Amino acid sequence: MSKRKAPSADNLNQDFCEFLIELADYEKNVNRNIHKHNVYRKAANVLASHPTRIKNGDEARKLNGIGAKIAEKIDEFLQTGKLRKLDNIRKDDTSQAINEMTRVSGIGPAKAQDLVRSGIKTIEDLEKNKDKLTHHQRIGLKYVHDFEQKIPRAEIEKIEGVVRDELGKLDSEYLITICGSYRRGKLESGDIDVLVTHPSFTSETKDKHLAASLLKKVVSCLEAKQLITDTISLGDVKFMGVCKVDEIARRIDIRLTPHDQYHCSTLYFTGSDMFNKEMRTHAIANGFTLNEYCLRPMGATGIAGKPVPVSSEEDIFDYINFPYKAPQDRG
DNA sequence: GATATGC
DNA sequence: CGCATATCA
Repeated sequence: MSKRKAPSADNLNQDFCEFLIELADYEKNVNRNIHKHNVYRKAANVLASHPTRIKNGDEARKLNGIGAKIAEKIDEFLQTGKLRKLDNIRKDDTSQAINEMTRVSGIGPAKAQDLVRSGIKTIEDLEKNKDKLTHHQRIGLKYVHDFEQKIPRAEIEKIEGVVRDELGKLDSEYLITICGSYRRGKLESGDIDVLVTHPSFTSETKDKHLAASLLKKVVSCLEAKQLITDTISLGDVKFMGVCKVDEIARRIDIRLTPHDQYHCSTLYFTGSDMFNKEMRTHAIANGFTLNEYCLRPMGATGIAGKPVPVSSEEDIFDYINFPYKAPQDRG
């Protein structure tokens, strides 16, 4: 029964991995050097899955993806318990400022660098320079502190109740599932991921205004009920925004998916990521290809066939001959 | 049309 | 990780 290896629980080289990941993030966010970022990530990965404790740099060098420079760092870390390069990065003003800016939703490495270069280095600086921010970034700034709080399960249950009641009154044919870690039974979540479908909207639907109007109706309804307080973005099939039932503002996403793709979508957006990977691998092994839209048989030619009809998540498991797992067991 | 961001 | 959306060129 206990067959899977827990990736980090038995990682004998955890401490190396931690500093390599910190260096990787630094290269990506501060130096905007995606290549160095990838090099450090690769090194961290190979160490994480190495079955024995690395004793010195030379031993590490033998591993795929670790060269002279990283080997040196491993030696320094083994001998002194730290890395001078990392200490310097940690106390470097620019890199601290860039990390501070990226706390705001909508500010990524590129924008953060821009801001810091023009002398904007703190959240308070941002308040005085709202004119330099996009709509998304202004919302992110308004709620930086709120968005850093985890959402208790009971609060999502309350939100789910409101969504079901109000959308039910609006049109009883809407189907609603709150996915993510909430659906997996977690006691707290980072945000709220709502999936919605309606029988009148399928992957065959030609009229693209139909989807858009179905989603917009949902959003205006929840705005009218004062559940949704802000909109970050609203397209034909995806809404990103803010909702509030208690004191704290919460990030909420609502996506509208075609009726015939609903179960593949709930499966995908429920995760976990690891579980999704496992499931896809299993699908391939059984001659299928699985994504967030559909499950298709793989022809001998290596080209995917027509999506198979799916009327529940269980169907997907059945097709690929994978024992069913309830959402709580998909960790 | 390209780029940034989030998921 | 590829896709949806916003923003700017």
